[in-house]
Amino acid sequence: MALKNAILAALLEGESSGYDLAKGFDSSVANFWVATPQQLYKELDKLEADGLIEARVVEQERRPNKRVFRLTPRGGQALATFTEGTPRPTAIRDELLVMVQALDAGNAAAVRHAIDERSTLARGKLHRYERIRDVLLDGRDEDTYFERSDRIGPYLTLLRGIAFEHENIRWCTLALRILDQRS
Amino acid sequence: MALKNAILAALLEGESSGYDLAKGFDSSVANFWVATPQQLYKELDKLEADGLIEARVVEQERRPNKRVFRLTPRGGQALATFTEGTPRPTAIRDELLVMVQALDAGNAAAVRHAIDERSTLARGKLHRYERIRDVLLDGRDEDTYFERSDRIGPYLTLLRGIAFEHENIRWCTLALRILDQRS
DNA sequence: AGGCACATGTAAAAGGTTACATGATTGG
DNA sequence: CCAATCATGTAACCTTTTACATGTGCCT
Repeated sequence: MALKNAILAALLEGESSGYDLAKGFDSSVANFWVATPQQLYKELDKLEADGLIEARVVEQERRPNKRVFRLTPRGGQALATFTEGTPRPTAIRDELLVMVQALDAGNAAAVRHAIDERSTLARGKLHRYERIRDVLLDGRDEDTYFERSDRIGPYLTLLRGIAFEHENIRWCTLALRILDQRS
Repeated sequence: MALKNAILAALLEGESSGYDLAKGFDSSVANFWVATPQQLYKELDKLEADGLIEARVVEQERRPNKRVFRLTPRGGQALATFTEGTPRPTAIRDELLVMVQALDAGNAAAVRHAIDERSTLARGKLHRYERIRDVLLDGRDEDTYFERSDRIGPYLTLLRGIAFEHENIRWCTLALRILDQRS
């Protein structure tokens, strides 16, 4: 019910194919929504059938053809209506934290390893987000950006993602230190 | 598949009923897992059938009877085995951030209001988490706690929750300021 | 009198994950 | 030559959400 809105919001950035979205949901939008290619292809078909997006087939040489989607006026309207609703509280589901909760009754070395890997992952994401930020800012500083740009939404969500990964890294570092002290 | 582990981990704190867990999943464990009462009752039945937890009926006067669950040795074993696996990357799904992403094409006043409500919610959660922290610390400082306690898992996950809500509040404050500057 | 807390469930519908399926091109 | 990238999908299964269902006691 809300993957729909995530896709419509992603298409505000411009038209893209299912494949592009699958990659996009892996980078900047992944901040606040995750989706597999299978989900996306299915939902795109549905949105097209409902007239909220429309497809254009791009024929390519040496590459499979692709269907490129863009918002229709009705799609834009649907998205605007969505912004007037009440968002449901966030559903967080993090298996790593379940493992940490069970740490004292489980395998501390294995959990330590999982935290270490999460830390690496977070560093990678942070790095990618910060590159996207540089592209958005395009040399301007943040205040200037906020005054001049007419697309502040994506920048604000990106900031949330950056802060999240920062906190992830801080927490992983602390947890690793504590675990090492105790072993 | 992993609500199971969240329940087992929650039962490490001691026995509790479905109703207790439903409340618990609303406070401290809600950090990293959300579940409705319906999910919990169903999963508890299944865990009992699988012999990972066992129930004890507590007869009450003036109150409906309740079934109180505790981990069995096999349940503890299952949890320990779980801590040795690889956690899947976190699935975040936040409708508020989808709204913010669509901000520039939607109703800015409505989104502003939604951010404001999220901010209030985050303050409430932070406050509750910090009370739980006080209970866990029981007057000791953090370093002492980490040295002395043999249950550091719940404290570490709680710290993650506190940091998360802190960041939420910071971000909401920033977003509100930017929105107000522009209107 | 009305609403909340206690206490537990069933059933249908929606949403998400995993496995399977295909096939060309590019880079190391 | 092998792996990754481009590009799209189907089908089965599992998980989650939502609506419905019931009944007592306590507090204001």
